[in-house]
Amino acid sequence: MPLTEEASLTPRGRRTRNALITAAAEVFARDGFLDCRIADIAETAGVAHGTFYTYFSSKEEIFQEVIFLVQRDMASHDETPPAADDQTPWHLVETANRRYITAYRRNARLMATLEQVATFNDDVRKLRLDLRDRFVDRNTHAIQRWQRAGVADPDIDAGYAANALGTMVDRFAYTWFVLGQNFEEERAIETLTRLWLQSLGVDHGRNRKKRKVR
Amino acid sequence: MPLTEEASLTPRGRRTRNALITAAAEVFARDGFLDCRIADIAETAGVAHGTFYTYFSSKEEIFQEVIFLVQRDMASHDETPPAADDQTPWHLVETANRRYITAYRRNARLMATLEQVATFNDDVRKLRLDLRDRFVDRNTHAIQRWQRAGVADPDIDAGYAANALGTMVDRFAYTWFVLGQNFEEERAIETLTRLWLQSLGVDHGRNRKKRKVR
Amino acid sequence: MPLTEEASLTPRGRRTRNALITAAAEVFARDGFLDCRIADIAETAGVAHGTFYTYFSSKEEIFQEVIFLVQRDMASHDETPPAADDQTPWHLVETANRRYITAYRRNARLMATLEQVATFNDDVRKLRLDLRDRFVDRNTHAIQRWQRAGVADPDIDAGYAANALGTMVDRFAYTWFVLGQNFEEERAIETLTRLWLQSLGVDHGRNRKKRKVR
Amino acid sequence: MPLTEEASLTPRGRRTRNALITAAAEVFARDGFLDCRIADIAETAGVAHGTFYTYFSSKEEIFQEVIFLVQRDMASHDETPPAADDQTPWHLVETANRRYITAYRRNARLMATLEQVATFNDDVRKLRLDLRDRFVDRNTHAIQRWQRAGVADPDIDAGYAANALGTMVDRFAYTWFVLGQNFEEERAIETLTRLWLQSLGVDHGRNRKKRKVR
DNA sequence: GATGAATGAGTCTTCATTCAT
DNA sequence: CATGAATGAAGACTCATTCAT
Repeated sequence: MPLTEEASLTPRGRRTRNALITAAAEVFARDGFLDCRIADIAETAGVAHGTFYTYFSSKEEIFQEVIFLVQRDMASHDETPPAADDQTPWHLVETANRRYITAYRRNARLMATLEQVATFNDDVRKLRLDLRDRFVDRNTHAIQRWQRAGVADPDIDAGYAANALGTMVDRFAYTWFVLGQNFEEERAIETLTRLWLQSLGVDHGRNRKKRKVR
Repeated sequence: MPLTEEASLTPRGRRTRNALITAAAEVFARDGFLDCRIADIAETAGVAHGTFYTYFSSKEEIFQEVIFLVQRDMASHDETPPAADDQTPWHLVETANRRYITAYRRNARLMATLEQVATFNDDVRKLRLDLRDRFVDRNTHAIQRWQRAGVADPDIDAGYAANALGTMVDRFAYTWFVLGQNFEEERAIETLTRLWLQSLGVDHGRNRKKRKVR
Repeated sequence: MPLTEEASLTPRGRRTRNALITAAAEVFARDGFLDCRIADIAETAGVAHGTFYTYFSSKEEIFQEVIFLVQRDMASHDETPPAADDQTPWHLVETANRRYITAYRRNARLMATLEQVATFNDDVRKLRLDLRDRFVDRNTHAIQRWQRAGVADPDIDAGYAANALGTMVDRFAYTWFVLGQNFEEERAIETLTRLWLQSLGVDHGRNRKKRKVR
Repeated sequence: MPLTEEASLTPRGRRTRNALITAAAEVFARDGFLDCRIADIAETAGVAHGTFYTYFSSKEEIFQEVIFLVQRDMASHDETPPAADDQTPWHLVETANRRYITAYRRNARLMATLEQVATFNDDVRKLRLDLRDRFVDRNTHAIQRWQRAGVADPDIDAGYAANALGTMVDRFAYTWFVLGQNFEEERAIETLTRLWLQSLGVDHGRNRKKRKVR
């Protein structure tokens, strides 16, 4: 629970608090969590070292605020529904993948830091899982819809598949933008989309030629 | 490069060095990398704290030795070829997945630590990528073989797919055994196998009923 | 370059910084550089041991500050010009020697420490050489003036002589006050002055009887 | 008192002991005293680390052995009397200076180490003073002889002068070969010789022209 | 004698956190 | 509220010295 809720602050306090969060985002992105010192954040924010503790009680706490911003950014770009005139599975999945990849690239340094902190801090690990769950749930429902519609393989456990496929895209982005593996964007998105749909048995009509299914 | 090569040691030295590695594995698994002090390792190994530095020059260095053991363990269980009388794609992929999942479960705590260290140590990050690459390469070749044999979708980029699908299984295991998401083993392995094969367009004959492919 | 410039400090900080320098001077004088621990300096200054690092990043750095004080002390007593009514070479050289000897005695323990550090630290060695050079340059110019005035032997290389004679006085003081060789002050100063002047062929009119110069 | 006198050793022991001293000389010259570890000496000598303590009980002790060799080298070159057919003061002093300078250059790195150790070790400081005293005594006697012969200024205290002038040559060499001040050999030796003799009022007949002595 | 592994005392250094102004 | 100096717990690391083989 934050020391000082944003709501209860004077305008000046609010300004300082925001400056600290902005500075923290910058420093966390640049140095990671472990190599970032409270002093660095305060200095970057242009406030005294001790001022930090007026608003946050630990590095972990301000980190959660930063991650909150990242989540919002990741989510915001995912909300606009895709154009109503193309609701084919391919278009839906491709759009989702493209958005996720784009958002990940934009937040890569902080996502890397998030993964770092999630390896040793339980609160952040939980945050990470919650973030995941939201994506997984939505995917689970989408898959179930497709299954009910007879479009997707009914033999597949929708929850397990949503977990696996969500993880696939997420970690593909991590490997790409954080670990530095080199991928070409269009090919990556197309492959991910293809795997998504085909793995669920969804016909997407993108194969160059029909292969015989024995 | 290790401070003291195993080869150049007297039996007594080798014993101590191994005791340190074993102790390190235990402590790293229990506490993670960050919360483990050199003193803990030495104490667990039953040697004086300075003795550590006779064999290793840093926590990172002994960690690489521990990871080497983990890798060997992970790899060893992956080498036995599956029974020759059942070389169907399903059997091959399912066996590989089951082995990976089993090995991951066995080494989960150290795999978690590996992921942790890979977030801030470049040597270990490289190690992690190398380990990945080996799996990915093998999968790439398998997929290409299937493509040439007309069994797998030729429109898919084998390398990208191997990356994505390898990542999927690996991260599924991480979510399961490290983050603590609850999965049921048979269902998990079956789902992963199914996703693997179907995503590549490989017919596996496991569907309860044939669906029409429009 | 100091960690924290004196100018950028609050009065309180300046006080603490000065207390540390004063304490360091005391401890360095008492124990030498090698046998002095950072903790000793902090304790003598009456501050916590971490406070040292607020102002200095190493023993070497605070040592340079201490030496700066010593240099200022050594130089300050050398600046007042000798009485205008006695500008004979003898008076000039004797005054300079007496002042140097007196200043050296006053700072003997720290000069000893300076010599100690100069044997292994390049920055301090450089400081030492710079300090030397200033004296040597001045002496070189004095000798050259005397040579132009026909008072000093023109066959002597003024620079080499200034080096040698400066070194002679400096090291004589070291032998006396640091190594503990026993000398009687008036006799020492007179002898050094006599050697200085006679070596340069300057007539000083102090010989009890004129000897024939063959 | 050495742990193991050379005399009481088996041939094998003597060999090992000498190897250690030779190695120590090499390492001390290269790294100085402070930066040299017992392990370095043992390794350079090609013996086990522990073997060192069979022969010496400390770094200081083996250092004294090394210095003993240096002293012998410095002294040995000083003993041959100069050619009997030129016993002029100039020749005598110049020969002595040249030999000292030459010997110093040859042993510069170890002389530097000697000065280093003399700043914190009392035994070695004493050694250093003893070494000095021998030179000073000889010079004192030479000066007194010249004074009795009416060749040198009788108003000068021979002991003080010997100290000062000995120091001058010694420290000039230190500045040259250890601190790295650049000097030209012939000019240096000539200047030192000239200063020596003129300071004592010894006529050497080397001036290009007689100056009027007022 | 030789070996080299084991020991642990001794210091340094960082930085989150507190608190007087 | 802001400041920034002060604190001290925590851990890393070195290396002279000992000692069992």
